[in-house]
Amino acid sequence: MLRAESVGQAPQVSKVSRRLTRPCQPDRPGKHGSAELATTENHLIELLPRKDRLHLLAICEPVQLVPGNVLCEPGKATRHVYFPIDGFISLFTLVDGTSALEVGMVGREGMLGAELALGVATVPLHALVQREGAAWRIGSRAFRRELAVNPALLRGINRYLYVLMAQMAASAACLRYHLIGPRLARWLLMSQDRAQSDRFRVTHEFLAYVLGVRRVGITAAAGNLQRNGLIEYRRGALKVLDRKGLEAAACSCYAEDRHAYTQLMH
Amino acid sequence: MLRAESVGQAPQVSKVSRRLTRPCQPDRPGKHGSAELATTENHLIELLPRKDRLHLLAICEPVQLVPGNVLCEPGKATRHVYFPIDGFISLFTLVDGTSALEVGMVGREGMLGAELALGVATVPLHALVQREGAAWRIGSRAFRRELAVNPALLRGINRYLYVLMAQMAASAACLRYHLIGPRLARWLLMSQDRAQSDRFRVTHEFLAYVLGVRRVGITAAAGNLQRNGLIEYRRGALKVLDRKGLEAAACSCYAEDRHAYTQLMH
DNA sequence: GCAGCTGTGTGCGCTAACAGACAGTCGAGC
DNA sequence: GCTCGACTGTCTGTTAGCGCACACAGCTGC
Repeated sequence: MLRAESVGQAPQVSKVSRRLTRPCQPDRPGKHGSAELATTENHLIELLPRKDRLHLLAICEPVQLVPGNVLCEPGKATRHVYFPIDGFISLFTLVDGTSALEVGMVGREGMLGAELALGVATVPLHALVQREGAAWRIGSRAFRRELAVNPALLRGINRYLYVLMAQMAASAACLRYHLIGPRLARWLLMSQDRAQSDRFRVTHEFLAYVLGVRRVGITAAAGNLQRNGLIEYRRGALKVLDRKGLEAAACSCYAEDRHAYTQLMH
Repeated sequence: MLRAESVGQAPQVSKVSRRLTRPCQPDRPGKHGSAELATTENHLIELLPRKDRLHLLAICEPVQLVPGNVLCEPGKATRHVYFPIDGFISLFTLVDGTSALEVGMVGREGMLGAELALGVATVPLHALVQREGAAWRIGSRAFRRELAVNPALLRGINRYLYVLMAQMAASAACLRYHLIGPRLARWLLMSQDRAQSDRFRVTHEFLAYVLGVRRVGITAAAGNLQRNGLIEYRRGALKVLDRKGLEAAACSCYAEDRHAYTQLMH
């Protein structure tokens, strides 16, 4: 079992064990400065009317998400919200102090800290940066002020909260009824969508942690996917070879997630 | 496997198979008319300032929840919201058309239809009345109008949405890591809280449906609880004998749920 | 009193996933 | 080039839960 000890606690950003930090960096680290941010944008921000978007961006600061950083922890107040652009963040529940499970993923389609729109400033989850990339960041106080004067933003975030909730409900059932193989395929597709790349660094051990299974279970499932020519991996470097095939191998939850998202957010 | 065919479709209220309808009626049916509603109240309503409470209650109509009725279905628009008083409602996800899983429970501590506060008028869940009892009902249009003029109500519902979300995340982990016995104990406690009674009618088969396991799994787990003197049951009539003992037998999720709820809603 | 249904208890064989352990292999760093 | 740590593959034995099947017991209605 992986113990996620906290080391190197930076101001409100802690790190988990290096074992878990390593995996999900991009295969070839991209260089994203604030100059590049305009070319690709977070969807929640993109969907705002121009005026509201500019109003929001005026209080955003560009930051780089660093894999392994923990952006929020249960019980600790939300200090910043994040709108990822090309990195992504995983949300984990801890249970009984030892076991963990990914219950959500936040990439450019969403945001971290949406609970502020519900008037609550904590989340009972760990938010772990998985993939390096650019993001917008806003202090939670400024964000609350913005919510009060930017109804389009609130509307978008409310819808996003709904989508997140739907996803969590569906994930619970997925967890119960679907085998490791299809779940793994689904996870890879979701990551690929958020990373916008067909390659990323991730070990079997980390995948096991995310899906709440043993490493050997991942080794077996990933081996199958590789034998079928859907993916290729070598010591933590994973590449998606056949996206269509992977979609066919994934459980129905992947298609349903996408459907729910496009239905509600567009 | 239980098939949940729809029979006896009343206006916007369908029924599921009688098998599932039967179980969760109170052991001795209570008689709750609107006259009695004032004595015990839904918590969300109770927490409102007097003025706001009266404003809301003015558009509420008292209804009786009928076990087996389906109050909402995925894809269908939310026509009414419900504030249970002594009945309760279960939320189910369906997966792959056949399997189901309870992902939430709505009793006097919450409401059905809170998604309207997020600006969405559907839920990807089945809402099945489990236990007979009184509730307040409001048409969704009137409810939206009320939300716009009753900020205390919106605040309360937003917090409730947050609690529901936290519960769903925790339930996913519970599902993955906890055995049937403790999960069953937890479910019984949650039901007891919402039903406010130590007895209810529920069959092994129904419990299996709710927890997403086989009936025999429930038979074994319930047998253990009974042998240990925690509960007593006979052909669908279940009674909690030793609440403290049941709490000890339940997984940690029960205590955490309560904790999250009291922290945020009081 | 009997028939028929519903609910509960048990059996058997099977599978996915678990726990623990270890060997082989690749690659970064010295 | 070599070492050491990280990553992957594989093995053994165990277990919770599954599917299926059947026996039996209590309740309901005729």
